[in-house]
Amino acid sequence: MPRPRQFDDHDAVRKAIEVFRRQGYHGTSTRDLGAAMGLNPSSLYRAYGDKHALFLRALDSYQTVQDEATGEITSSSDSVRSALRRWLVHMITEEQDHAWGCLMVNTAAELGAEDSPTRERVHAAFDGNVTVIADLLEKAVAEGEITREIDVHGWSELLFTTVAGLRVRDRAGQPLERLTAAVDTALDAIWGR
Amino acid sequence: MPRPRQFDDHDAVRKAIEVFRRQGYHGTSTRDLGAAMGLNPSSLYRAYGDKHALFLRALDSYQTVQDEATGEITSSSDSVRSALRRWLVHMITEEQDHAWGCLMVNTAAELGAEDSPTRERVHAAFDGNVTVIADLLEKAVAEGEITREIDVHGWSELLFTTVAGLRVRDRAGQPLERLTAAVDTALDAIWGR
DNA sequence: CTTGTTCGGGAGCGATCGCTCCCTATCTCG
DNA sequence: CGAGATAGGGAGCGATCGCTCCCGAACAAG
Repeated sequence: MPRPRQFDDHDAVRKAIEVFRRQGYHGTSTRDLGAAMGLNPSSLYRAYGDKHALFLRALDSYQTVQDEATGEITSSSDSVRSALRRWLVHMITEEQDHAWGCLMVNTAAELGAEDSPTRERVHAAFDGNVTVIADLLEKAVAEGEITREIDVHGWSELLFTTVAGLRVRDRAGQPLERLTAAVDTALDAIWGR
Repeated sequence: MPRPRQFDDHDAVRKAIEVFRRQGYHGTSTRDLGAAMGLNPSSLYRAYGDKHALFLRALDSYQTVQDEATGEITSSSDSVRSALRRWLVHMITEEQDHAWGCLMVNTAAELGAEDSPTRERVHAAFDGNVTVIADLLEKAVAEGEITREIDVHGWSELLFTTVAGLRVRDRAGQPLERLTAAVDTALDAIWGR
């Protein structure tokens, strides 16, 4: 019965993610969003509610894409070490030209823990990454890649903390070589040089 | 000749730092700043220029205080390991009640590398911390605390990346125990358990 | 085709933004 | 004390903020 919308929801949210990543939540106006998404104010508000709701929508969509990429990268058939390295380096090289950082990390730093729905999504994303790392380390132990005993819990926390730090430093414009040096030092500490 | 100002510059900037840490740059209005600093708009603008200049002033003052605290903590007479641990834990426990994160890390995540004067200050602060860590590790090697060979450059990058990640996770509201687990795993990797 | 519903477009709401001006008060110095 | 200069206070500037309303257009169902 209704007239169908003339814009693609998925593309529009992708554009919103892009703007929020670059400019942050408070640095992005609804006019910025409308311009990037190709929507006038009324269409934007009818389709997505308000700015905050669209932001949550962007967080969810962003994390879905992130999780898919994580799954593809970490489910390869070669060694856990190389899969983990590929994943860690991917975190700081997914965008070729611009370093926009991670929307979840940027959001955590900008908004902190004040806003509940935001905090929940940030925690879910962070804890999901810790679990991915823990699963990889367990797999490395099971497959005999790591010979000596390893504190999987401690290393999962440390490696994820490293991921968060890498994405901040990447966004700050620090050179890739220094960030990969950190990555390789961590991997050397687990697997040996 | 002129009438002296009735507010304390140092205290006022400290208040500005507090607000910027909590709310970020774009999330803070000049009225927020004026209210926190006890200044009406005209006094604020005459004394500090505009919002951006006050922000740079806050960044500089913040880093000065941070560097002083770092010097005090890391120049103790006991082992390098315990000094380094105290410093790392201090990063996530300096505020008792609220987790406002690090102004430099928050700024890096919110504003990225777009604004030059901001980026320069963030880089100076980051690189200063990397140097502090490198000096501590060199000292540990020199004093025989670390027996096996260690890649000081790689570990400096990794430990500072960890610091950045810790402060993001702290601001996001993640529990202290998980963050200290990351810290201790890193220290164990260098010094042994 | 008619009807019903949502669409895209645009004007514009009240509130707040960063910031400036003007006025008087208060201080230092000759 | 008089002169000079900057202080604090407050009104308010134009611009932009998040958001709403109204409009004719476009499409699905009967």
